[in-house]
Amino acid sequence: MPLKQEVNRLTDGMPTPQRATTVLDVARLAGVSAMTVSRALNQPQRVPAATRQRVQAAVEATRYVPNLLACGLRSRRSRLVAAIVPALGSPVFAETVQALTATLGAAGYHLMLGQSGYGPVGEDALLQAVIGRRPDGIVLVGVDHSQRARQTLARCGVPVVETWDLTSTPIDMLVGFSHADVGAAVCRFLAGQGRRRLAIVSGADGRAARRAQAFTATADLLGLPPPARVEVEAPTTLGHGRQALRQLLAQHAGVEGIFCSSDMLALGVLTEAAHQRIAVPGRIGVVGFGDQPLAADAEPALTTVRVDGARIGREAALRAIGRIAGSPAPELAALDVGFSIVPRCSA
Amino acid sequence: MPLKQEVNRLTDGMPTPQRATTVLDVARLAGVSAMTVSRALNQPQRVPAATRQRVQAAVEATRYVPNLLACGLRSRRSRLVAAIVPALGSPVFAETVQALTATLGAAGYHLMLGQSGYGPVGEDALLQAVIGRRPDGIVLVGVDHSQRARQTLARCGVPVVETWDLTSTPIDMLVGFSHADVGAAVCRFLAGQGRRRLAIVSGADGRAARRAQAFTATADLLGLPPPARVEVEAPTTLGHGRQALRQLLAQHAGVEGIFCSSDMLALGVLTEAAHQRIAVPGRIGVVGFGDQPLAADAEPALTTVRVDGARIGREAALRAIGRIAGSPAPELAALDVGFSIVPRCSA
DNA sequence: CTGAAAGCGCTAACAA
DNA sequence: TTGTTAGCGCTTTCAG
Repeated sequence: MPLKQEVNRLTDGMPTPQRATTVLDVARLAGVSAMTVSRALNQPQRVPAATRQRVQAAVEATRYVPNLLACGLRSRRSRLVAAIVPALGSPVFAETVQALTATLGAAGYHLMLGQSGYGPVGEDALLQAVIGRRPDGIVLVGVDHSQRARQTLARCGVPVVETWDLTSTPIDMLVGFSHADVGAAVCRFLAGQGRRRLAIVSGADGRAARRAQAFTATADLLGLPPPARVEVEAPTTLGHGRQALRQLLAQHAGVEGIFCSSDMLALGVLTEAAHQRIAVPGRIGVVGFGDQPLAADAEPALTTVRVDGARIGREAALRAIGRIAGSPAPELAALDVGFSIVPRCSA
Repeated sequence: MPLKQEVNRLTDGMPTPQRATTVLDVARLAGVSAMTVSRALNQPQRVPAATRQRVQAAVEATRYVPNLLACGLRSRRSRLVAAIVPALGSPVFAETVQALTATLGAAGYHLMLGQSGYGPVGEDALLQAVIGRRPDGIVLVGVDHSQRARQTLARCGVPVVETWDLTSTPIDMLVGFSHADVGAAVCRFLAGQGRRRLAIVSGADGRAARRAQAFTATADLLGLPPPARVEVEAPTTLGHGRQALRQLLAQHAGVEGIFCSSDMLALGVLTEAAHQRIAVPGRIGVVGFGDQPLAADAEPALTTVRVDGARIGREAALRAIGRIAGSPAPELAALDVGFSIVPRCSA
């Protein structure tokens, strides 16, 4: 019977071992207990260097990869933060996702990404799936969620950070900026250039709609005629921008200033304008949103709204981590990162 | 003592229950055992409708969300497939990620996304993290991995699908196309239009480099002068494209055809050409890569290389799922999805 | 068709 | 500093 202990020959370097290596295999090889292996890996400072090195060597030799499912189940900390984004491909959120990954990674957390699609339809199902994985924190883009989603989130006891928007009724924490202020500011910006006949081209997105609404309201306030409005599908493309300008010229020939809900849309407007030999910014001023890399290098260089997406990601991650670590810090729960209009050539 | 069982009042609807609801809570409420709840949720057909409905009602009432960490640990199936992509923001892979999500979702799997950054530097660490979560399958973009990564993957006993490229030595399964063939085809395409002085503008990416190499080799084969080559950083931007054309014109004024490693780069070349009043396709032909939405609507419309990214994602997902389900099907392990040159106006 | 027992791999809590 | 025991929440297995 005692010889049976010698059956384990997984460390020979053969492919596809029958059973994945566990702490016990490592412990055996290092001549310590499973608990010591666990400690050597998770709290290295609580283990003397000599022991730690023996464990490390055994980890290397066995190619041990801890089972984070088991870690998470037992410790009730999955070291996972989920982020739910409307569209993974959208360049608008790229910086935020990048910063989330980096900031969380530095703190030993992994990012779990989900795509909700615009609108709360897909979000509920996704949320269910996400919560099932027991993330330690959840970062959401946007503040428009179904009542059910809000309840689920509030009740599941996980820190939640809503981002890329502001609201007076956050679920928990908040890092964003006012889309209404953006709309108003861009309207004033265009009006300040003497442009009176304005228009909005925006994708099907609640935040873009909020910018558009404030834009329109501000135009009214300034005594300008009601801005024309063209809606396009999400995701917004260069083609949508071209088509939108065509439509605008057909129906509102005198348009003098256009606020687009994305830089790509704005690039489309610029492209169509060039094609039709319409002077930008001479006859029409164009403003984008997002300050993507393409904005600065467009022809003419695109005036646009800059939002510090990286900061949003960083601050959201820090808030999630902080709350996980136990700091309540309610006075820091909400943050307005603001925005700026980057004046270039197109308006 | 028996009264202690009545202490559980978590179902009152109060916020933030102290303890998350488990199968036992649901079982109690439905008047069945935990096992029956599990079966009602995972194998509904094996439970009579009446019981199933009682369980469903209890799930609703308690807002039960199964702990997938525990499910995965016990059943050894995490219902998770990991995908590792060089850049999450890159529109090139957007279709693939979309198709992966959809195909996996339809089969009851979730997609776990990771970003490796170009090059195998970040990939190894990421792989470790990913494997720790015990995915049921792993989808990789690219076939260039460190020796260590290849071993880890081969040994961990998880189905692996490499994508977006071909190789004679795949780790396991393969869905992609030949980048060398792309380079050769584009070279022949430009040469077929009588263009002899060619150039390549490409980002720092192994696959782009392979296309460039074959492009150059084919030019040699066709008796053309050696193509000029401009390298730019990843991710490729419109600005990089503009700058590349400037550089090209300064050093190789007679250039007649340019192959760009992305559509965005190509759009930059078109923009700079328009700015300098250089006729496209008259004096210079421009070919992109990726057939992004912007290609068709650029001015002039961009000739580019189309790859069916959605198909890659779908086929990769199906292969991963199939292997998980137990079908070895080695004859279907590799798939070449090919590519096509979409001739538009720019070349 | 249903339930009881056992245990997935790990770490919290306690003890030595 | 190290080890032992127990159990996280679920499902496999086997017995009714």
